Amino acid sequence: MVRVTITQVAAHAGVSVASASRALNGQIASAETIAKVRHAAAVLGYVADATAQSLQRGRTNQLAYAVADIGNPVYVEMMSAIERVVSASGYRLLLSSTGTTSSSVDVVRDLGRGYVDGMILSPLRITDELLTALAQSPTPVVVLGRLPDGARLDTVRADSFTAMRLIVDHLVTEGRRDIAFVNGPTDTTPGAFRRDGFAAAVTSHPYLSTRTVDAQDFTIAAGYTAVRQVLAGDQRPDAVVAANDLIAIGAIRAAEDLGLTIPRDIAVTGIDNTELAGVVRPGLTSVDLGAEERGRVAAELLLARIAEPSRAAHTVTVAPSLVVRGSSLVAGHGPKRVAPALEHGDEATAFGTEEAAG
Amino acid sequence: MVRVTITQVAAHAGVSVASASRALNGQIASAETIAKVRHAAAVLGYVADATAQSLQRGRTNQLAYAVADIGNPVYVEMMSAIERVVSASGYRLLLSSTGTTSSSVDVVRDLGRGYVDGMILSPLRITDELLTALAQSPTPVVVLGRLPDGARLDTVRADSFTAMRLIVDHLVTEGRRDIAFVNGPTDTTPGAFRRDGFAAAVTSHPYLSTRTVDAQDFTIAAGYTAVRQVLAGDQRPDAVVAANDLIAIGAIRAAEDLGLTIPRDIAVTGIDNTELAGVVRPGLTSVDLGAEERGRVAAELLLARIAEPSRAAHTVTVAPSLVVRGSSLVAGHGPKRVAPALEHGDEATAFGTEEAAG
DNA sequence: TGCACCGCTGGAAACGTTTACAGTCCTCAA
DNA sequence: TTGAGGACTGTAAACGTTTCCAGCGGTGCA
Repeated sequence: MVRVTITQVAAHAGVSVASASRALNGQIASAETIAKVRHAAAVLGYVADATAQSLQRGRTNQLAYAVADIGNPVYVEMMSAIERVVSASGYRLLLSSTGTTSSSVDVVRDLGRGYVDGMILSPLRITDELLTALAQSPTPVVVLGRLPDGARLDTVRADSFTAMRLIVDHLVTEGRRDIAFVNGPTDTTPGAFRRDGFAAAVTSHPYLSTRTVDAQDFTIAAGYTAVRQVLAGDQRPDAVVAANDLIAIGAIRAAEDLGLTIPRDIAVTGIDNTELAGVVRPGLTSVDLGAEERGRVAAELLLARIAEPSRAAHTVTVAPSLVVRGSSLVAGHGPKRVAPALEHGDEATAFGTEEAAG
Repeated sequence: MVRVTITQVAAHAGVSVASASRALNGQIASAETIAKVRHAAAVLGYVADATAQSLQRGRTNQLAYAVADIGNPVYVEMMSAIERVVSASGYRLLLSSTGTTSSSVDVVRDLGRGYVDGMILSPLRITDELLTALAQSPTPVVVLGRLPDGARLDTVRADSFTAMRLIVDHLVTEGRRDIAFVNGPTDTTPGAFRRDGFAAAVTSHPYLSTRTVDAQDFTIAAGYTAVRQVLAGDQRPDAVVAANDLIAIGAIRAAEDLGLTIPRDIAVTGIDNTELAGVVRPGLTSVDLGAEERGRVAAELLLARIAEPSRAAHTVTVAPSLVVRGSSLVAGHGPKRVAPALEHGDEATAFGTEEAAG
């Protein structure tokens, strides 16, 4: 199985390579030439070499999705959404892991090699170094996450503040008054914003008693450990707000192991609304941060920028929605989804819309 | 930010492009030339264009993983393992979805375009068309799944037969005598082999009463529906063997909704040992088919074939292991993992080893 | 002193495409 | 009849790199 080139096709068809190329690409050519070339290509089993085309055309038809920890269900969900959009537009999707061998800065710098026409990046931490690398990148990058205000980059962000307020308001409505917030590491972007979001959400309810503890990591095990510690204290909270679903599940386990019943003795909520939230019993109330939508929008932004490189940078904020399940209710109703616009009319701000910037 | 080429570097350094290329690639060159070229490259911010290198060198440094349904945790686990091996060897990983737009046959045919040096394929269905496409493929493909005996291809397979026997033997040991097998669609490769594996496993226990029902799909919802149907019958089984963890979780829900207690009234087991199995209550007894190991081995086989294209085709079978959790025990112990070699000494066959062929 | 060899260099070809450009033939209108 | 223009074609350049090959000067050895 040796490679058959367009030169051979042209020779077999008795035309020049230029004509062969034109015939195959639907450029201007006589019907006879097209027929001969098509036939020759079919006989020889010719398929154009992607690398040579890329070199000549100046684009690879490849896009990359770079993420620290593939395996995290949230990123998988985003990836699926991205893949759908990308492949529907005729691009191939490349997966760059930023965790193991290379940092996200390295990944961005490597874009200079031109193996890809654009990238979607989910950075765990946003450093100045990363920002300058992004600013200098010759290939377009869409960032999933929250950038400093100055950055002129296409961005898709979740709305941790609204997410936290949805949760806290819901718990208050359900009669909870003593809330423990179990966060992940606060030196990560999600950790920092969920911390601030929780603090902001709580200010509307001055009568609340609250406390915060940081789990070592966004995992079940870390959540379990942290919540054991919380529940070992003198005053037991009547609700645990976890920074993601995994920590929340750790919280459920910890509470169960101490003989507590959920939600009677203590409510538990998560964030991300992963598949796990629906599977665990009692069902885990969780805020859906719109991973699927964020992935899809990011891909669309990237395609738009590739089509028009000079367009203004866009920032899209995806609205969260609260999915209520048994873990936070006094009486166990079925699950229901609460969109912010429904329950919180004063929030008819720019969520879910694009804001163009500079 | 325009592209800076090696020609500019060479000019800036005052040498020929040939010398510049040699200096940058560690070929033979004088110390002075190397210094000048390195300096020029640094000043100009030169990075070699990946596409041009690919064209010239004849390899892309890219590998692909093709799978129907990314999002399925089993495939995600494999993908993570593949990614680790692949990126550690300096390759980029490309994700080809075979479900949405293109079939796996299309994906394999497309390999002729040479955008990738090799591929790992997880086909849902293995057709003759696919086999011929694989045989004709100019780029190496490693198949995750079970191929017909004649096929001279690198393959990594799970061992459904042993998996099923581990489960059935375990349930028998726990005193179960009436087993319902809830399979997925049998026109898929996993469905077909699990069906046959169950049938084989059951023959060792002639006193067993068994029945089989096929769920519409390998999902929680389909499992729920199928098990409702099973439990609606006259004689209730004392165990449900599900073809994967999702169906098993559907089974747990169905049993609970009918007021049954697991495992007292009915035992439930799954396959794949996904993260869900450890999260659900009671913990789901499940057979780990070694997704991580299969992914890793597949990647290694692929790299080995790329390094030595003429080597014999290898088939690796990865041994399953039973992970016992609460859903199948009469008294609830903690989880334990049972490897076949430990509990079943007569099974010291070729599992986990390579068999070279043709 | 001559010759072989070695380290190093630059010109040019090659990888497989696409496309700019110029040329040929044909048609049509003046 | 001639000129313009359109349809089509082939030659050759280009994309950015690596590598073959010939040639250069220098060194070691006879």
